[in-house]
Amino acid sequence: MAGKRDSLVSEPEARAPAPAAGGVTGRRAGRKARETRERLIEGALLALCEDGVIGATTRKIADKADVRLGTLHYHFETKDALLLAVLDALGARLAQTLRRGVAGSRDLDECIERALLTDWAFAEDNMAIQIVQYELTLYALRTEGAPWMARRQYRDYVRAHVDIFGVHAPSGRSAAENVERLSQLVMAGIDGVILQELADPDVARSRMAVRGLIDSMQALARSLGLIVA
Amino acid sequence: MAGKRDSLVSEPEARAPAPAAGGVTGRRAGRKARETRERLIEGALLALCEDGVIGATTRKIADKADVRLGTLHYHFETKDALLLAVLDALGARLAQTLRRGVAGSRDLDECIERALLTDWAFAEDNMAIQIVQYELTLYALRTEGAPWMARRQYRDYVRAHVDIFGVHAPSGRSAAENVERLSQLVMAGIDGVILQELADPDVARSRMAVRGLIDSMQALARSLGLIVA
DNA sequence: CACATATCTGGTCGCTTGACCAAAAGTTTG
DNA sequence: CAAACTTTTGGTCAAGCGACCAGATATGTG
Repeated sequence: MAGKRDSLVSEPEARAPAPAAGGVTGRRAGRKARETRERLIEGALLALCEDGVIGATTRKIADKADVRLGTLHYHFETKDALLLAVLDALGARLAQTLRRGVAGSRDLDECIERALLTDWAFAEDNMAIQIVQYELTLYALRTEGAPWMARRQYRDYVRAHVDIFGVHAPSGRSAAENVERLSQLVMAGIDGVILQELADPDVARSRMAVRGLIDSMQALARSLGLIVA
Repeated sequence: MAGKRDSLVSEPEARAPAPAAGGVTGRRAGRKARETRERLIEGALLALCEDGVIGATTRKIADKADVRLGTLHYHFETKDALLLAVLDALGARLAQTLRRGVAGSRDLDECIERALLTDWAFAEDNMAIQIVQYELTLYALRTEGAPWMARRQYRDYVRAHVDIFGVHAPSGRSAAENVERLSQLVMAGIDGVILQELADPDVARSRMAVRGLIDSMQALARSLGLIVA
């Protein structure tokens, strides 16, 4: 099962704390190298926000990171690897924000509300990054050996929702499945609203949409038997 | 208000049937020219499906359209203009499919169901095109003078839903507004599900999601007072 | 049929791109 | 401090890109 998986990037935090290859060309990674690597990722994100996947050339990225072009290729064997590393970083950032936003919810109703509001607030505050996120996801789907990253990205994010919803849901197999369905629809809804806001910006409308989404999802949770009160 | 709007492409079917510039360089368009133009758009779509926005070079497109490279630039002053023309064609195709799919619905319940099923069926049958659609939308957002195309694309599609839902909804101002909100959420939901299917393909799961979406949207229509029965 | 115009061709141009490398500079270790 | 390494530098390269154009060809009109 764990057969040949020669992708462009390695998974972010492998279980082993050993100096498992972090993505660097193959040499051992030192302190400074790690810093430069992070700076390159940050620079890439900057360039991506400004010019999109198409316009973000290696030179622009190196420039934003204040690094010579050659250095970029020392840390990332290929441009693909760098861009996909950015996607990874974005995913981690997002999931973390979500977990913080829902901390302390009392019941599933509140949890659903907070999750959607958090998702949306993050998006509204980082619209430029949202575009990049979608661009990179599509980019991963197009890149040989990378589609699994898009998949993992999505699954991680669904799992984040499942985890936080699960706390307030009844136990049992069918309940767990319903939490999964709920999470999927929550994510689909929020993604759709973000897409709308990108294509036709109107914050007031989008906020209303999120409100409607919250109501719908709470109603769904009820009809799925996840909320009994 | 209708001030300077110097975009890359002209709107598809202007009101006047006059030989208003159709996008061709500036010369008058004849029968054969129109054919070649269409063939180029089709070729571009083909190339886009295969290689994405990034990989679809003018040469590949010309090749798919069985046309010399120079011809491409005779019909489209710039590559941007051609790609945006493809986006336009896709939008038209989609809206048309939707209208057909819901024809003959008896009430809003059925109409919502049919609309979502039609939306989804089209997407499921044309996943490659769906990616292209998203790629091009993001591309338009990035292209100077083109973001209005993404906006129009979205608005046209919302309007298509509003039109078909409106037939079965009560009249009155507030009902109309609620139909608009319903349409927005329907679109957001379907877009989100499609995005999920792209990132992590699982047709069975997506179909279930669409099912859940239908239920939720029907419930929403009810709570908005759009369905009285 | 001849003329004017619309359409197409094939070749070329200048430029950007991602990748590469030999050598310099910096850092760690014994 | 010196040897062994990691990291960075700056310059180079071939490939591929979008755009362009002068001239050949098809098309329709009087």
